[in-house]
Amino acid sequence: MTKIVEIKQTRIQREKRLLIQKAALQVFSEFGLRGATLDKIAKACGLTKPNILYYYSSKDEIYAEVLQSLLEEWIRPLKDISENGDPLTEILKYVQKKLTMSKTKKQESKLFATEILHGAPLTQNILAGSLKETVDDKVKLLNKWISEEKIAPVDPYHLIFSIWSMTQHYADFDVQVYSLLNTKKRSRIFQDAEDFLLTFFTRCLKQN
Amino acid sequence: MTKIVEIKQTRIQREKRLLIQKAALQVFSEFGLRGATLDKIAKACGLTKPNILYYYSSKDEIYAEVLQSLLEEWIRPLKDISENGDPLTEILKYVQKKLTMSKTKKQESKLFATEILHGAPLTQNILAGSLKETVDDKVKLLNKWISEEKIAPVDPYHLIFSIWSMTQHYADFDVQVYSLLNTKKRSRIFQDAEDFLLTFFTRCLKQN
DNA sequence: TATTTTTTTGACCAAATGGACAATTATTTA
DNA sequence: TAAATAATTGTCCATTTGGTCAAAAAAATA
Repeated sequence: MTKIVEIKQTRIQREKRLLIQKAALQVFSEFGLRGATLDKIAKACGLTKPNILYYYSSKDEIYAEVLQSLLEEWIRPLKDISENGDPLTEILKYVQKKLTMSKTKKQESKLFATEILHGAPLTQNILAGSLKETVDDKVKLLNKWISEEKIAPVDPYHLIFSIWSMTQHYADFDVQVYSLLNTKKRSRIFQDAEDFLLTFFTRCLKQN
Repeated sequence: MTKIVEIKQTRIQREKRLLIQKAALQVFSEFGLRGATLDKIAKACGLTKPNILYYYSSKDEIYAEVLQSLLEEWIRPLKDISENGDPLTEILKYVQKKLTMSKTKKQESKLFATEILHGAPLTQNILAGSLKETVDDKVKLLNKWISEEKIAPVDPYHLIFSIWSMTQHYADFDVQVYSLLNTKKRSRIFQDAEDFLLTFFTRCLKQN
């Protein structure tokens, strides 16, 4: 018989765990799983190393939890693409959301990127599971829109990849992007990027 | 007075250094600079750790050399975009080249990505130096083509970013891409990607 | 072939790091 | 407020890891 146990966290537990997660996100996204050390995380949140290990049993556990909570958030906007809205508008809205996330969730984006880049050791099953489900679902929708001639024909999988790659590029490769732009363009980079992306996808997908 | 010294490498030095570089590329691209260990590199090339350190004075030196030799190769195709060819054709050729590199130089792409992602500690000056020069040069060319109405108007910087991100995605995020495609689509992924990208950029850039 | 130079390796070291633990301190709760 | 529970920390340990070094082995050269 399985007993459902109500795990009650104290106020301090809730606070400190959050504190650690925040610091861990910072450190992991900058240095990767192996480059990050407990000492760095400890310093970043002002706790001692043993104190961190009082809340989490290992470094890997912290990593897993940070990644986990990020993944759900990462997939969500894709689900919001609605069958009911205007097709092109729905897609452009998704592009905008992803670009905004690159701006406001840069650390999360980098952490996710590093994880995938290095073989997604902890994420494989999620990729092949709930993410794949959602993607397959939206691919169907895109194919429907194409067959109804509401958007121009295009491989829907690769369309999704292109949205991901182009938007996430502004977070993951920010160092490169910033290095290549002069000061003036640097200050309006996300505005320019949005203009570019919306124009781009509109030209590509609009039925004429 | 500066004396120019002819540094002559022995046959063994040339062979072993190459061997080490190859193994290092493998290991660094999979684990990143910090995740890679000399032991892993040693194992990957069948040498002992002290033997590796006979050829390179430190792990960082190996990393720097691998990265260095990769960077030049990485920038080259961009330079090949020619003022003389047909604008759209030149751009599409560049897209194709970059996509091919994602297929044949996956490790290099991942290593580069990891480096930039983590702040490009060793690459900053190259990004802001020779890469920026080349990019600025091509931006001028793209602007010229736009003003001559040979391609549709678009922000040239972001156009370049979009080519980089979309093509490199197939190398850097291959794990994710493969997870999301079924077996059939997986086997023709680069063909599909090429079709998609060429269609995409054509629709976006063609003057009507 | 004898000698010199290059290459290889086993043994070792110091620093960094993940983590254990007992003792102490702070906070809840009865 | 006393007892119990939760939180914190100093100290310690084992492993990993980058790197050293002297001696042995191999290769090149005279």
